[in-house]
Amino acid sequence: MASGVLRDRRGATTLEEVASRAGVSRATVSRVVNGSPRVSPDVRRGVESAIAELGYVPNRAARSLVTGRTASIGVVINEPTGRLFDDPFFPRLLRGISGSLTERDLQLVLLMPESAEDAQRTADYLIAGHVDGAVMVSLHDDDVLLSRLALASIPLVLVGRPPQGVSASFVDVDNRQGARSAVEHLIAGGRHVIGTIAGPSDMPPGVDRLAGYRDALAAAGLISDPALIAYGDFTQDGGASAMRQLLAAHPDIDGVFAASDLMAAGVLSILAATGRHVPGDVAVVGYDDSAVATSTNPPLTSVHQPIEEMGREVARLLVEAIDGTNRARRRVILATDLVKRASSAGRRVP
Amino acid sequence: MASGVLRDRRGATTLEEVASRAGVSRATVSRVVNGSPRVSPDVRRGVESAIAELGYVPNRAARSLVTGRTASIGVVINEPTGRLFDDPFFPRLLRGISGSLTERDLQLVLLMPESAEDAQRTADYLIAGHVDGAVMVSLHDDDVLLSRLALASIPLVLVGRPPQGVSASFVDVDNRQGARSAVEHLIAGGRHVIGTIAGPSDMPPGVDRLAGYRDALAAAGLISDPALIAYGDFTQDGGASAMRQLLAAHPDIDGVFAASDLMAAGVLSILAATGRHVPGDVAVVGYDDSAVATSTNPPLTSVHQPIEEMGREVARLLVEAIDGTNRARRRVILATDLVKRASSAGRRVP
DNA sequence: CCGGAACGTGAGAGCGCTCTCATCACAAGG
DNA sequence: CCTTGTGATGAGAGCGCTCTCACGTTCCGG
Repeated sequence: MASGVLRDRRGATTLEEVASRAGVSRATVSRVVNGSPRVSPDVRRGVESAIAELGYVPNRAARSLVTGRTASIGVVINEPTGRLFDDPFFPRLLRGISGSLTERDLQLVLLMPESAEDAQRTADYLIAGHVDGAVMVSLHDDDVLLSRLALASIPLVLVGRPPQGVSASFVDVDNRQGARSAVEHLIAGGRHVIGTIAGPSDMPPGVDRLAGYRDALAAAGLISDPALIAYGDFTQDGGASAMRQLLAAHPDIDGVFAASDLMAAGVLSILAATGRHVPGDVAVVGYDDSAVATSTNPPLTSVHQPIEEMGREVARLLVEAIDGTNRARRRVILATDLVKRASSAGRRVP
Repeated sequence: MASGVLRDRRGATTLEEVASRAGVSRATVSRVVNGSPRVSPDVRRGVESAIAELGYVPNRAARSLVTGRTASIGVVINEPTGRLFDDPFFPRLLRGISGSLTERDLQLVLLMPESAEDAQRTADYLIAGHVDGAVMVSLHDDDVLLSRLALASIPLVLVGRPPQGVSASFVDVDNRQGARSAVEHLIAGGRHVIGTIAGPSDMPPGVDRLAGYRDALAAAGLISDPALIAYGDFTQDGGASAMRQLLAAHPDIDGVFAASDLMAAGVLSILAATGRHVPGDVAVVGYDDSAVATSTNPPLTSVHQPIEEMGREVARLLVEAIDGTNRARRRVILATDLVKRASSAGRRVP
């Protein structure tokens, strides 16, 4: 009877075997594997070659059982809408996190709860101690999962500023300054009637980017007319309908800052439909510097965020929290860059 | 002295405690937890309430140690270039996989090797049995990791048709038929001089989409002129320079099928720059139905792929392989849809 | 009324590892 | 020469779980 069901790490080498091969005890092999200094050089060499010959790889489960550590961290993406899937934010972030964790031989367990029920299970899983720490991509105010995790004592680092009263370490991009620089750029280009398509006000990036817009206007001594602010949901359609509102209230608008490239693409479509020239009549700046920014006509000036770096940073903070190197709450804000393209060139370009 | 380093699942409840609370043995609790039928209903109820009261969650490491199973599967994304990061393929795929695994209470361990060295470590990790199976997003011909895994006896399912001689279960999208339908659509729109911007010929999707282009031409009895085929690297710039080649050889071109939306965006930019109207003079069709497709001017007709479904399917096959339900090599091909937009409307639209 | 199947339950071994503690060899100090 | 210290090594317990096996009970057919 052939082995019906595949189970077990079929005959994987154990510490015991390495030990007997090297003529030492399990304990000594363990010390070598874990880099303890309390091993004489020649014994160490002997053990190392036994390990190499046998192709020994430690069993993580066994190790985890005794140490109480899992050598893995959870990354929670709790985003029911399609928002995150329309720009490369998410893969880049994961790449940054992954790179940083690999160096420390930690596993990345990805959790993407889809329903409220999923979210509960995810929280249970994390709190049960199946990972040594967690990264949460936090976007909404009403994140139940986030509040549960923040209460539990599991090491936790957020991507993005946490909403309201949640206190946790986080890494964020300087949304406010990024938005501000975008609007300052419009002002420097000679625009006077500058509107914005803001993101949802229950999402910190939405709030922060709007604040940056206001900062820039205030600093330039321009009035901030509420009719120059419309809200979108970060999608192209949302951007388009918000732009229609702005035009209805302010046909004389000559500059628009959209809180995402997708919304900026919607803005462009409406401007084209109403016969306005970009950047001649209206200058447009987006946010994210995504693939969309280069594929529109004209290409979008946009705010670039160091997403991979954010991932690396978040992993670093989490590792520190797990190791107990640093038990304080940490806040890291990364700077953005404005990438200038044709959509915001000076007035009336040929 | 306060606990300096956080370790251990601090005081997590164990089977033993549940057992004594319920007045039964560890074995019985284990049976209840694992849904064995060999437990009388009243004992089961008692145990279940003890579990609930104590908030018991099984320790995966301990379980894994004895069963030899890890209840986790590895997902390998081995893509050094930025290709995957410019469209939402990757997050959607992960979502599909994740959803399917969650139902079966399996963990998703994400592996994104960046260097050749990383790839070796990843292979070691997978082969060492730290996961019960693996999904590989396979794109290139020269994938060393893939060949190593295919040799090892670890359950493996690929996303995308494997290159050359590799034999493994896989789930793919019908690239060939998708491309064919795109080109047939151009033909039906009255186009006669139809070119294509193909993907790299060391990537199965590149090869398959080109084949689909040829199929459609052949079926329509159109000649297939090699000068109507140019190659890009799936990026916008690549698409643009390939389009320049096509125009140089065939100024009379009136239809283009690009193997990615990004390349199609490059095509549009060149057509605009050379004063050609889309779709009036040249109709364009892309591939991927990404966010880019709706943000170009005009919006791109594009081939839509059921990516999440692909993820779900790949997870299903892997679980079957792990459970031994099905030991045969499996091949699943999913159908695509052509999403029609303005870039390929009939000739000379007003 | 008895033998034995069928079922429910418990005892106990052991998965592979780490870690504490005991042991041993050797060196240095009195 | 004996004590004490120091550093290298081994013995053994035990992490929390599953699983085999044995045992006791019930229930059936003969």
